This record gives sequence, C-alpha cells and structure tokens, in this order.
Amino acid sequence: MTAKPAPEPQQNHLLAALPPEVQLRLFPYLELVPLPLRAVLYESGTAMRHVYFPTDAIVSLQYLLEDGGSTAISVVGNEGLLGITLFMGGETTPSRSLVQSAGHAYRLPKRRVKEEFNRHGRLLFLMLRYTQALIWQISQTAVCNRQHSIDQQLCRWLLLSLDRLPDSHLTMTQEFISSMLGVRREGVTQAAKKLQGLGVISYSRGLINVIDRKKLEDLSCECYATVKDATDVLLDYMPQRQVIKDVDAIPTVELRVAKGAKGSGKRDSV
Amino acid sequence: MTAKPAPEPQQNHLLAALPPEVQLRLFPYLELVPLPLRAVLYESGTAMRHVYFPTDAIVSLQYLLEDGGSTAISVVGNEGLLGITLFMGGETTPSRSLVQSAGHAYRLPKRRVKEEFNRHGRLLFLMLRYTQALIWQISQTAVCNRQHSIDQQLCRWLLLSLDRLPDSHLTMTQEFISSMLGVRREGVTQAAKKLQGLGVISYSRGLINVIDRKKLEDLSCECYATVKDATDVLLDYMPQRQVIKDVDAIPTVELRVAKGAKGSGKRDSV
DNA sequence: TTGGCTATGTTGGGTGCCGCACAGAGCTTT
DNA sequence: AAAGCTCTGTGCGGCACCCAACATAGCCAA
Repeated sequence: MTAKPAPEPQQNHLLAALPPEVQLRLFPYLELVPLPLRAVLYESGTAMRHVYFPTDAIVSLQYLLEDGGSTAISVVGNEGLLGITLFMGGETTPSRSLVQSAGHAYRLPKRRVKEEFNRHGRLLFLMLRYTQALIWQISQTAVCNRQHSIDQQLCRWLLLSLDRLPDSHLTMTQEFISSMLGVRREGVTQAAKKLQGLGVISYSRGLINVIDRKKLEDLSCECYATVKDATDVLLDYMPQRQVIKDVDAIPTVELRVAKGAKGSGKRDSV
Repeated sequence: MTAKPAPEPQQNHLLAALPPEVQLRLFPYLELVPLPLRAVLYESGTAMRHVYFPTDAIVSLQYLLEDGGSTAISVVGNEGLLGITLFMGGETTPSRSLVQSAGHAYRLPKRRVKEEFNRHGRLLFLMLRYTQALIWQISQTAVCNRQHSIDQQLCRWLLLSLDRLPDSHLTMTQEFISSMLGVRREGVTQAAKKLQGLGVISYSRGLINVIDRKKLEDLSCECYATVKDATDVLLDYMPQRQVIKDVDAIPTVELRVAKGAKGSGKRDSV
C-alpha cells in the first residue's frame, strides 16, 4: 500500500459546501483526528466537546439498553457530522458514537460551533439540514426494525456502509454487525451465507467484499433507497420536486437554493 | 358535560415558555384550529404550510411503507410542535401526522416561523431543543421496535398517550393501536387482555381506562422512562446534571439557562 | 507443531408474532 | 326486533428469530 496523504477537510461534504469566506474563518480551528476502528467518540450520556466531520471514517450511532442489548440507529460518514446536540441543545445524546470503519475526522471545538451558530450563517443551515436527514434515517430505522427481515436489514446495512467507503471492502465481523442490527450473531451468519450463495458478497474473517451491488439493492428493503433519496435531496440543497415553487421558503439564512446546481443531480452512489 | 372554553395558546408548553415580548409579537398570528380524531395534519411527502402547537390534542407521527405497513415513530402533545421541517430545512417529512386524540392546536404560518427563525430568538432555541427531544424519542422507538415485546410496547404507548391527556381515558381501538405499533390487531388484543386481567386497564370498544398507572409503568420497558426523563430535562431548559459546569455552553441565543428555575424540578408526570 | 484465539458454521428445541378464518359481543339504524 | 356495523376474542398452522451448546476453520504466537 502506498502511504496515504492526510485527508482534506473538503472530503467532508458539509465542510466542502461552505462558502469560501466561511471556510477561511473556520478551517484554522479544525483539528484532524484519526479514528481507529472501534474507537468511541462519545459514550452515551457524556458531555461532548467537539463536533466531528468525518472525512474517510464511518461512525455508527449505537443505542445501548440497560439489559446490554444494543441497536444502531444510524450511520454517519463524510456526508455528515457527529455531535448535533452541540447546536441543537442538550449536551448529551442517548447514543454512543462508535467507529465502524477506521479513518479520520476533522473536529471543531464547542466554542467555535457556538460562534458559528450565532452567526446564523451557512454552517447552521447545513447542520440543520443534515440533522433533518438524520431524523429521516433514524425514523426509517425504527420502521425497518419493526417490519423487515434480518436478510433485508443486512442488505440495508451493507449498502449504508458501502456508500460511505471508497471501495467495496468492508471490515466488520458478523458479530459486530449483529450488535448493530440488534440481532443474534447466528442470524447474521445465516443471512450472510445466503448472500454469499447468491454471489452478492464474499467474506472471510471480518472482511466482506461486495461483488454485486445491484443485486444487494434489489434484496434490500425499500428503507435503504428511501433514505438515500431523501438525503440526496436534502444535502444537495435542492428543494423537493413537488414544492419547487416554494423554493424561497424556509431558512432564508443566506438562502440561495441552488437552482443552478441542479444539473449535478443525485450524488454518485459510490 | 359542560361546554369547554377555548384553549389558550399557553396550554402548549413551548408557547408558554416564550418571553412576554415574543408572545406579544407572535400570538396575533396564531390561528386556533380544531383537530378532530383521525384528522391528518400532513400527509407524508406533502408540503407544510404551518407549524402546529397542540394544546389539548395528541398527534402521532406515523410512518407509512410501500407495502401498506405502518409504524408510529413518536407522539406529540402539548409539550411539543408539529412541522419541524419548516425550520430544519427540507419541506416535507417521511411521516404522516395523524390526530390520535381530538382537541385543538394553534398554528403559525410558515412565513412567521421563518421570521422568528431569522430573529434567532427564544422560539428557535425552544424549537431546536424540542427537536432534540423528538430525536431521542424516535431513536428509542427504533430500539424498542427491535428489542421489546408487544406487551411492553403497548404499555409504553399507553403511557405516552396518558402523559398528554388530562385524564386517564384513552379513545383508541385495538385496531388503531396495532397500526401505530406496527403489529397485528390480534397481538394487541392479547396484550390488552393480559393488562385487563392484571387490573391495570379496563376497556371496551375503543375506550380504554387506565386504572393502575404505576403498574403500567412497571410492565413497560425502560423506553418510556428513558424518553420521559430526557424530555423533561431538555424541555425544562435545564442542563444535564453531569455537565452542570458547562451551563454557558450552547445556543447562546438569549441564553439564560434557568439556574433559578432549578427548584421546579421534573415536570409532574400527569 | 502445538495450542490459543477469533470468526464462522450447525444443531435442536422453544416462542413470539404472523396470517387467516371465523365467532361472539356491543352499539346503531331502521 | 332485526339487521348491520364495529370492535373484540379465539384457534390453528407456520415461520422467523431466539437461546444454548458445540463443531470447525483460519490466524497467530511460542
């Protein structure tokens, strides 16, 4: 392997979407931190001191129960940020932020977040919109947990991770996946074996290789596509189709909803 | 029954928590709307034109799936508001707002919400904090859906509704509850019968009377109490205990975190 | 090579929930 | 009173998933 260059802040979509003057103001305060596998950014219930913008890491929000059970409620990569409570209010979250794929993040101290919040500028706009996307994902997870099979949910999970990685190699054991989906490891084994039998993935000892992404999408429940589409719309800063006439609507905040940027369309999916 | 007086805006906790000058500015634009049982405030995916502040109604956020399945992801009463996407960004939500207990709400037109948002004042602060509480509730629902039995979830659901009602009489059929929990009606029948056998509730044809609230709480999973505690902390505008030294933390926005109001402690739970 | 560790595969039995089909029971309408 | 509707109760077969226990297979270290 060649030595990798240090990641740029712009690898995070939110940071990249900031106007140049905001970048100039903020970037000096960004601190690059490595996020090793299994690192915990915040333990649930503890105070947060930074907002994290992943560049090439994937972090899961994992909700822990008193009896030791756990379930992941969302996945965050370079499309988002961690630590929304720092600008939403409250100071803690119910969930634990667990690094599921090693990499890096830039982090911004609480104080700077607060300052930017009070400026009421583009970063606030972006953070709120991302939060909206996050709510969407968590909601969909709630429904998915109720309605869909382990097989489907495994597909969804793999796709969520895949979208946030540069290649199609996932580093996670079945044991780990089971703790994310909140099911037994044996259940994941069964589901994974099916997928391997169908030629969709191959895996061995914590390394999963996705061979046929298309088929994976077909086997997944609607939850993956729904969230992806919604997130794309929200984070491409495009108004929803059916209310396009209401473009001038909400957070006016420096609003210049990108009509021109419309051609960019949906983000490439991996 | 005596004729009920029209509800006051202050019956909604968020509106009540606004400083007098903000109330003076906003209340003229509030419109009282009756919310009959089963009314739909927003269909999923449609544009919103108002933010709703319930006074004595209960509204559920119900998530619909392509195959007709559905699951409720949260319950909103006079502690909250509906239409968070109007200030978060985006314009639509994935969920449908369904009136689960008839009553009223005050609503504020999109334009006024936007104005208040740009003022960056107390209402924004409150709306964001409530959103944070909502995220907590949705997250807990996601975990609960995965981990807990129908029996436990029925208890949780009844308690969530109870907290938002003036008395202990719920108007909802088992059929309705099943569509909220995303389970079969028969499953609810079984669970409800158990509760009735234990003397916790009595019911008949869409009328449920909670006899022993304490026992209901005991039979519920932790999810109810967790969310309630978190919401109380968030919406009483008190910092979390363990980070009390960081009071000056976040949304400075007119921040005057109620150290003095500390004595009020937790909100009475019905 | 041997043993230890981690990851995956397999089993057998149990259960919670589903799907369906239908039966009774309480209001309402005429 | 009879019909009609809504709400609730019940029984049966089936399956997905759980629980516990154990078997194998790849990797590593001594």
